[in-house]
Amino acid sequence: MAKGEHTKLTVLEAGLDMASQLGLECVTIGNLAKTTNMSKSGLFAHFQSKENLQVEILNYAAQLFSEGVVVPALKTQAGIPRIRALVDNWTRWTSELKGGCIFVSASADFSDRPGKVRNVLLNQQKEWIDCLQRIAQSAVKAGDFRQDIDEGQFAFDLYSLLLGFHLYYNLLDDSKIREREETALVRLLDSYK
Amino acid sequence: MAKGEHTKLTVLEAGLDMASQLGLECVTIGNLAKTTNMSKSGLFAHFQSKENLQVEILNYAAQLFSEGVVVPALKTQAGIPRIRALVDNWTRWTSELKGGCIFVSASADFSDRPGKVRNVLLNQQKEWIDCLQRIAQSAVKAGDFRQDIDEGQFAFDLYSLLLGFHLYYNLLDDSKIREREETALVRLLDSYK
DNA sequence: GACAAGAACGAACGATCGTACTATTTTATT
DNA sequence: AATAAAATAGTACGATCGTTCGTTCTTGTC
Repeated sequence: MAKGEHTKLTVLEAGLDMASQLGLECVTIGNLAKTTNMSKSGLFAHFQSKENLQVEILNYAAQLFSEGVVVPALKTQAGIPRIRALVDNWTRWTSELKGGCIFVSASADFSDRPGKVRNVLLNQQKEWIDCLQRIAQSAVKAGDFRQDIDEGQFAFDLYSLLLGFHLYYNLLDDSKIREREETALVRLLDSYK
Repeated sequence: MAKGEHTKLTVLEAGLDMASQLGLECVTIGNLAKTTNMSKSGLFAHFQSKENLQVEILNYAAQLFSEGVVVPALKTQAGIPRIRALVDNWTRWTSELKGGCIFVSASADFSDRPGKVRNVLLNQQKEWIDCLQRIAQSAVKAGDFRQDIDEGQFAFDLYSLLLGFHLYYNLLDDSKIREREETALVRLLDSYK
């Protein structure tokens, strides 16, 4: 009971690492078994297919993401402070994983690959964007944003900024990227005040 | 002489399609041979390794990108019209390829995978960002942007916007995405005037 | 300590991967 | 038409892919 769950978590942790670095499609059962010192078949038994493994990696990542990025942000004061906390948390999240945010790379990989994995990913991304929208609305309520903003537009603007950071940080490793992110964020926030 | 080059182009065209849809790492010599009605070995002879094939696909894509996005933009009037042309061309480019822009997905996939492919991709992305910076400078010269702008920041801002469009368009297929892009672009351009 | 359930293993499967070699066909040049 | 060169095909290789199956080891319960 407890044993199985424990090793499964170990596998998912290694799988998330591997997926962040190489992409979700390149997570191989053989490689994953090697890095976790398990047999292929022993590992495979925990999932019933590679597709399930991919889905479970995504769900595991979503759980970590929620705990590490979203929930702590929701605990800070509504409005701009909350938005800043979210951005900080997201930046830390994507910096800690080697290879960047799994959702970003998976979104690029699975946008045209129908199946369970794509469906899960799509729902996760929709939920994330919903989260951004709700946070914008709470900023309106808090008086930090003006009344007539388009929260869908805000979510797009902010997510775009994060995606830009992601590429600059992971591929180009631009030394000025943190200032760039800050500059863009200030301008973005100002335009919604 | 001419024959070989012709079939090579056919292969690269199919390879670009496949890479856009499935990711550069999932372009398989076997699959590519199947879709082009060639033998694996006959196809393989044109490239000398899979790595070279990936590099040549990237270079082929860069050529198309230059011809279809950059060059026509440079032919239009410097300043905001040129920037708008670039954005329009980029949007068309990324919409025409099934699965989105190969450079975006490859950037996510190869950011942590050292080798020839990553090096080529990195240089291409640097060149693209350089291009954005030069276009910003020409907008300064043309009087559309104020004198003291940070063109590196502008490149980051604009590329972020395009990346946001890319994700919304390909994964989420948001119906409002074109308006969102336009809204964000107007605000971006205004902030540099 | 017996026993059932759960967890992990070993071996093997057909398929496909990238790559190497050798033949055969097609093309261009004389 | 002959011939050299280029282009393509055929076959085979070791490795690895995802998956199945039967066996062994480990665990908790009575």
